[in-house]
Amino acid sequence: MKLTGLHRGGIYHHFKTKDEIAIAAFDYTLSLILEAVMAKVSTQSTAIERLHAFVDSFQGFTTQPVAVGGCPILNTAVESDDTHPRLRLHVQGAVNDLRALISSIVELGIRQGEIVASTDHEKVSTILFVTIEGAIMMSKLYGTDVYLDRAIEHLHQYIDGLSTIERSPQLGGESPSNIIC
Amino acid sequence: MKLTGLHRGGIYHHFKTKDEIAIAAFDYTLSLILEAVMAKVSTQSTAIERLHAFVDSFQGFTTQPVAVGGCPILNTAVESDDTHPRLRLHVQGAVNDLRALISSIVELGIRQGEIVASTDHEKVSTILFVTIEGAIMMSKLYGTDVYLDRAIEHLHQYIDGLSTIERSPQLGGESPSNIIC
Amino acid sequence: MKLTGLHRGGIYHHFKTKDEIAIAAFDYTLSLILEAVMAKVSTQSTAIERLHAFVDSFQGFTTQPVAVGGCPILNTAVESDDTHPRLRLHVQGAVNDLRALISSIVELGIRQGEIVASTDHEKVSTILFVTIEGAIMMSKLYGTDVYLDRAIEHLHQYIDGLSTIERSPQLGGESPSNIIC
Amino acid sequence: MKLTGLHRGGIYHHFKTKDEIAIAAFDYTLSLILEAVMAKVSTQSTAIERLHAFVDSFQGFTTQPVAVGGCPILNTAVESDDTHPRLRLHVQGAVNDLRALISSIVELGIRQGEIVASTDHEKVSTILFVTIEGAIMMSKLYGTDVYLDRAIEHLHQYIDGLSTIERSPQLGGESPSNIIC
DNA sequence: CATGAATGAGGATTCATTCAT
DNA sequence: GATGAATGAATCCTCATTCAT
Repeated sequence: MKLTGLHRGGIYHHFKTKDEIAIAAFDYTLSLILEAVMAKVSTQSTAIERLHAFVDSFQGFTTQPVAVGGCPILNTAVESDDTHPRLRLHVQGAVNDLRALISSIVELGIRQGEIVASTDHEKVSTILFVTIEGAIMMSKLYGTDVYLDRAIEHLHQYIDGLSTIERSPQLGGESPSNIIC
Repeated sequence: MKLTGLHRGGIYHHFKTKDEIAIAAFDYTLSLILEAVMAKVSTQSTAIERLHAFVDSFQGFTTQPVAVGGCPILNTAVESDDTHPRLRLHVQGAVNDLRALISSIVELGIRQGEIVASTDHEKVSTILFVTIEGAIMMSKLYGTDVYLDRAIEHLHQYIDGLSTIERSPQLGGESPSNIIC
Repeated sequence: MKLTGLHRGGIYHHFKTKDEIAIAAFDYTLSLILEAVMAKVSTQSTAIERLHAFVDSFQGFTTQPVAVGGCPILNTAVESDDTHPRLRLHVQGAVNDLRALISSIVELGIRQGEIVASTDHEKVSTILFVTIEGAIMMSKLYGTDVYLDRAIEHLHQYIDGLSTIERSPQLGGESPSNIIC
Repeated sequence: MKLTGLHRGGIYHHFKTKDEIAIAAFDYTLSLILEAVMAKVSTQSTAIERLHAFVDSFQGFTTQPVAVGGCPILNTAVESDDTHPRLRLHVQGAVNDLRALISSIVELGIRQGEIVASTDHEKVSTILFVTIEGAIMMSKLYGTDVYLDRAIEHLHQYIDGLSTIERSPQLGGESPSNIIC
């Protein structure tokens, strides 16, 4: 009501039920995030760089969020119990989309010889996604980006580990050897 | 009401407000999980084995849960907005406890020469925790343990990477070299 | 709900809390009484006559009440404990208004030489007000106007006693001498 | 519960319903006040002095109450609606008792030639009672004894006006002539 | 007699939704 | 299409009372 300027009744001209509003709100908020992610990713050309960009697009998510209220996927996945099956389907669709994006980058990387051929794109997309989501949860819980930052840093190292080219550590102090943990 | 057999009023004999009930429910459910985690961890003696056990204690979490309804930390962290500060404090306390457990194992490992000395226990505990939580969210969303299993597998490799002793890769396809990311 | 024909929820569309309803009900009921009092008082021109009219406006208050439920000032003063400070303020305001009305009449009477100059308007307004209120309480308790009538009669004599002009007794048997206070 | 030290259930061993408790509480609180009034009145021997003592026994009622919570008669008369007929009867009985006390003093005074023979004891008892009650209400509303003090002062003059012995006015401004009714 | 847990009706309020204007 | 009043079920909580211990 605040955002639209409409009153109770007016909103019900555009949505049948509150669930429809929830779904539309989810879709809209998600689109903002996807847009931000795509924008960041598309600035890069190589697969590895794109994966780094993907992960980086969540930097500052807690303190300077693209969308207010945190990650809609996380929130809605947790809150939408079995009484909201349609909403749940939308969340699953959103996760599918995000993971498909990662997978396509990984597959591109493999095709281009950037990423080691045996890499399982399903696994990579799972690891990237769940680590970021868990970290968003934790950072929001404490009201600080430090946990998200740590997770992002970790994922950068993980991504570098996927590369066929050995990389020297960049973000100093992290790993003492070329053995990245 | 279903579980206790009590009626509305009877429950309010034991708890002042619904928030108190929520807090007690959180504490109780958490205790079940902590218990299961501690039981699993204490079967092992070395730090590395304990970290593996910690991670393994979440296996099957989605389909054969220790506590119904999923991870109370995840659920409550997401659902307890700023209108439930006490509940939020309990969640933060729970996360602190879990991470302290991991940190203490890492520090033990470092002292015993099992874990490379430069390892940052703060980071390790963050990575283990957020990866598991994110994976629980995802597995619950799809109603399958596969994502949690993948995350656990990834964490096993991550933990092995912390070890001073080189390990030969077991769960093939994961990492192309002996350099575990 | 009976009077408005509205249901529970409908009433809460117009008032935030039950306290707001109580305040509005108080203000409304009071306005009915003030109106009746003012109407009666304004039919008279001299101060003494106006004071008589003021007192008379409460005649029949118990059996043919201007407002159902008795005197809102009395009821609310007694019932509004310290948990309803706003309501209490409204009651105090109402008493202030009623007493200010009496005081202004007394002061007018003094200025016009109708009322003896040494009269303390504060005291007169207190006596008129508390005697009527106490009598309303008593009459309501017994379900009869006789006590209120007695009090009103007493106040008429009291008012006559304020006058600079000596009055011959009208309402026989009341006072032993011809000098009525 | 606080005062008895008993718990919910224990109290119900002594009283059948909450209404019984209310009645017992009313009777008890009233007895405290009656006791105080009787004690004060019985210090005096003449009827006029006893009436003065009666009125004086309410001095400081608001700020140093004999019984916490104000006058039980006033409170209960206002609060006990038609759904508490027994309680109402007790209140009526209490008023009867208090007025009978006043009436008996007035009748004694008439018999002894202290009080003018034509005095209506019914009226005197009504005026004394309602003025004090109204004043208690008002003083409690504002949290100050000044209104009760004013009313008591007024009643002293009223009582003096009942006397066969002429008294010189003391607290000036009250009555225009020296004959107070 | 006392306890305190339990009951279930009721009370205040909110919330999703409808509908006349 | 928009409004905002109205609905009535639901939610959180209290209260008078009961009862097994």
